[in-house]
Amino acid sequence: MKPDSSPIKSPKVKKEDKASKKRKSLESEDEDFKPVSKAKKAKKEVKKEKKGSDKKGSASSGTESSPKKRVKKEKEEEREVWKWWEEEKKDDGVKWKTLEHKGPVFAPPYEPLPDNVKFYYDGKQMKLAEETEEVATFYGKMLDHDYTTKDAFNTNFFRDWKKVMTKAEKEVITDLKKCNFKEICEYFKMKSEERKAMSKDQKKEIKEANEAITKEYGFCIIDGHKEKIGNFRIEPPGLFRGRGEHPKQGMLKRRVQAEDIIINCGKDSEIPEAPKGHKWKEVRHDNQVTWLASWNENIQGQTKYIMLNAASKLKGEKDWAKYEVARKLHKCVDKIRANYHEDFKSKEMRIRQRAVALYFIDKLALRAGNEKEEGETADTVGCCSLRVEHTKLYEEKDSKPYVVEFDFLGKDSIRYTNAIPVEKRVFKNLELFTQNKQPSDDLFDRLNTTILNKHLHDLMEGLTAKVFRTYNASRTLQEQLNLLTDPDDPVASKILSYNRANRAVAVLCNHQRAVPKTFAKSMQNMMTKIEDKKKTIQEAKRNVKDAKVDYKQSKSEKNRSNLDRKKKILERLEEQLQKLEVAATDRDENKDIALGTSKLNYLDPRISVAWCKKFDVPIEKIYNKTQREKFRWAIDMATAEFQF
DNA sequence: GCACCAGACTCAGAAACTTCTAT
DNA sequence: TATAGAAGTTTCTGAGTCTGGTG
Repeated sequence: MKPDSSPIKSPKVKKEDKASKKRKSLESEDEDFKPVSKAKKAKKEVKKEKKGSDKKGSASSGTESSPKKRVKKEKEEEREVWKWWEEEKKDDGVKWKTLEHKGPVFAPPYEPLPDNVKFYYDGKQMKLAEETEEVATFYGKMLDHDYTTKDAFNTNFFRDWKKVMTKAEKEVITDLKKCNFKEICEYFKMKSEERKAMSKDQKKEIKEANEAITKEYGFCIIDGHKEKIGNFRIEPPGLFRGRGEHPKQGMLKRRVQAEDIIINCGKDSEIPEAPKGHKWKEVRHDNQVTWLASWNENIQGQTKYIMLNAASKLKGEKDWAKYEVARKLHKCVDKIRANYHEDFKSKEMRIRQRAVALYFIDKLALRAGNEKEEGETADTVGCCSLRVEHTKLYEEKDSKPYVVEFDFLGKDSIRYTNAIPVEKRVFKNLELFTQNKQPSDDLFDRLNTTILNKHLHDLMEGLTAKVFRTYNASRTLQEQLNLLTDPDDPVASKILSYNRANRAVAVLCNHQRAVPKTFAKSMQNMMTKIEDKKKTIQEAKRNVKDAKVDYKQSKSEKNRSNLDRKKKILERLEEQLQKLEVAATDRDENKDIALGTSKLNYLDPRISVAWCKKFDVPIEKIYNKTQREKFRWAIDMATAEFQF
C-alpha cells in the first residue's frame, strides 16, 4: 500500500450546477414528493383528525375552558391551514414572493433593584451603578446553579463585569470571592415565588398581555398566508451558558438594540417600525433566505436569526425534502455499502480512512464531525474529528472478536460510549491508522467532512453524512414497528411498542437527557403502588379460593356466580399489576433517554402516521398538538400503506 | 484549484411554564 | 373542591452541519 503522504486537499466542488442538480434530484426522485394527487385522498382523514384530536385540550389550547369557544378557535385555525404540500413546488432558491412582519420584540429594559436589596463587597454594603448592578443580577440569579462553581465561568464573568464597572467600582471590586450576591439571589427567588402565588385574575391578566404581544408580533404574512414565527423575541442580555467545558462560559451577553438588527422583508411590504428613538441597522429585501431579522451576538460572533415556526411552509417543505433524500439513500445504500467495503482494501490511506469513517457513520449514526477552532468552544468531536484517544481496540472483548470501544464527547458535550464488534478489515485498518500516533492525534488524519461529503455527493445527489443519520433513524423505526406491533394488541400496548421503537432510535442517535430530579421519588411511588397491588392480589386469590370451597360444598348457582365474580376481580387486578409493571419498566428504561429529539428531527412522520392509520391508533396518542401542526403535511398525505 | 470563512439553516437538551391527577 | 406535585408542553438559545463566496 502507498503510504500516501499527500496533504489533505479540499474537494473540487463544481459550484455552477449544484442548485439545478438538487432541483432535478428532488423533482425526479420520488412520486411521493409530487404534490396533489396522493395527498388529496387523505384530505377527509385530516379533517376528522382535527376535530377529534384536541378533546383533552393541550398546553397551547389555552385559556378558553368552554367547549363552544374552543370549537370556535379550532375552526378559525382550520380555516387558516395552508395546504402548501398540494401546491406545485419550485426549487429556484426563491423562498418567498411577499413577506411582511412587525419586527422582533425586544427584551424589557432593566429594572433596578429595590433599595432594601443590597450588594456587599468584603462585608461592606456597596451601591452599584445601574449597569454594574444589572450584570451583578445576572450572576446573582445563577448563584444556586452549578455554573457559578466553575473557575472558567467565574473568571470570564468577573473580567466582563469589570468592563462595565465605573472607575471607582473597579478600584474597590478586585476579587470575586469577596462579592456577596446573596440578597440579590434571594430577591429573585422571592419574585419567582410571588409570581407562582399570584391570584387567578393576575395570572390571567399577564397571560392576556402576552397573548396580545404574540398576536401582534408572533405572526408574519408570507406569500399572502399568515404564518407563525418561531422566535420573535430578541434574546435578553445575560451570562453566556455554554454546554460542557465551554471556554467562554460566564461571559456577558450584551443587550441587543435595534441598531444591531437587520430586518428582512418584502420590497413592497410595510417596513416594521423600530422602537422610539432607535433605527434598524439595515433593512433588506432578500427573498433567497428565510429569516425575518438577524443580529450578531458578541460571544462567538455568530449570526442569530428570527425565523418561522416549524409548522410553516418553508420549514415543512425542507423537512419533507430531507426525508425524501433519506428514502432515496435507501434505494442505493447497498451499493454504497459495497463500495466502502471495497475501499477498506484500497492502496491509498485516505480512501481507507474515508471508508472506515463512513462505515461508522452508517453503522453507528455518528455525526460528521466538522473541524472546530481550538479554544473557542468545548472540546467535542464527531466521526471525522475523532482522535486516537477516543477509541480503544481489543482483539477480543467479552468473548467477541475485534471490538472497538468508543468514548468521546459529542454535540452538546454529551458523552458517547459504545463497544462494538467490527469487521476484521475495519479493525486492522484502525490499528494501522493509530500506528505511531499520539493519543491526541487525529484518528482520520487524511479526512475531513468536506472530503467525505464530496465523495458522498459523487455517490448520490444530495447525499451528505447527515443523511445517514436520518436514514438509519427512520429505517430503525420502520423495522422496529414492523417487528413489535401485534395487530391484536389493545391500543395501550401498541403505544408501548411504538415508544420502544422510538427508544431504539434514541439509543442509536445517543439522545440523552439528565435524569429528572423527581425520578427516584416517582419511581418509589410506582413501586409502592405495585406492592399494594400485589397485596390486593394475594387477598383476591384467597377470596377465589374461599369461593371455590363454598361452591364445591353447595354447588348452588349463587355460589357459582360469586366464584365467577371473584375470578374476574382477580383477573382484572392481575392485568392492572401487569400494566403497572410495564409502566415502571418503561419509565426506568426512559429515565436518561430523550425521545423527543428523534421524533421531531429524525423520524419520517409518514411512518408514524401510516402506523397509526394501519393499526387504528389515534394520531394524538403519538403526536401532541404542536407536533401534529409540524407534521400536518404527513398526516394529510400518508396512507396506511406507506413504508419508508 | 484550494483554503478559509461567514452565512444559513437544522438539531439539541435544559429550563420555564402549563395542565393533569391524586388526595 | 382545593391543592400539591407529577407529567407534559413550550420556549430558549447553544451547537452542530453544510454551502457558497472570496482571494
